[in-house]
Amino acid sequence: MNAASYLQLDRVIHERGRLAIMSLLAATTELPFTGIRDALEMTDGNVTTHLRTLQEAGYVAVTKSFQKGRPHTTVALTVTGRKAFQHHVDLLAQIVERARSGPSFEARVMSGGRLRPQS
Amino acid sequence: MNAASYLQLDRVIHERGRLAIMSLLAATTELPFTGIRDALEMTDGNVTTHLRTLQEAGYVAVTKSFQKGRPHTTVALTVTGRKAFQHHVDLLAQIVERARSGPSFEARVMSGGRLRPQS
DNA sequence: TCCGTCCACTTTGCAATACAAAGTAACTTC
DNA sequence: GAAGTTACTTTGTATTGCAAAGTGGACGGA
Repeated sequence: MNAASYLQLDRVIHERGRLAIMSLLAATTELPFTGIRDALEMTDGNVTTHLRTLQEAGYVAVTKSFQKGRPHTTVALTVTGRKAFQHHVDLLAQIVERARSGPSFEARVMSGGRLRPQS
Repeated sequence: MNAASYLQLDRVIHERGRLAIMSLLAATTELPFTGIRDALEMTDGNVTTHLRTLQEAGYVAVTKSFQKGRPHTTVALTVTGRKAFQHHVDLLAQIVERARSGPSFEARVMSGGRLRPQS
């Protein structure tokens, strides 16, 4: 429960756009490329690059096919992705809680001297 | 309660490092530069630049002085900053909630067609 | 009193990346 | 068969997160 637990925040997930995508995917099972783009009002290019980043991290599975001669891409969370997102959400929940509890123990701990662990 | 409400996420606050700083400040009243650096295990330069960004956004007030011949910098949230952070936290709370509720209405709404508002 | 070191920052340089405009490719409509 | 639409991907740019190096004042030893 260190204040520096923020370091655990996964940058791949934390970025605005990707947080939104992960959030959306977590609430469903699978979404088409266009569904993501339209729901989040993102540009096509933006969706593509974020999906690539998420895919490279192993957080989403991207399935490409042709339907009626058109490319059709669907995206789903992987098990890893769902776990990572869950963990991220837990960290955010901690931040939310601490922020809502207002000035607390940290005020007493922090105002004093150095706390740097064991550099 | 749109899925695209993620667009409201303030980039100045959302960035990992600054979210941590804001979070820390929200829990106290005022902190020294070194307190932030040590609590979050950040490099000096990192703290400086994030503080500048937050200051330029009007979210924190930075006070510089000399104490015992050493520079001494303290940081506190402004009223604007506290409000903005609160709003941000509320948005995060929404994401957390939705993520925890699992597959829900969005699954039904989204899997179908286009929803792009009125482009 | 000069030298080196420490502390508390700030400046600078680089590598990463978010974003949209432009490009591609297959189909459909006029 | 030309023009438009859909579903993406590639490319260029401008931003920015980050740490290494720099600054300046205080202090301790020789």
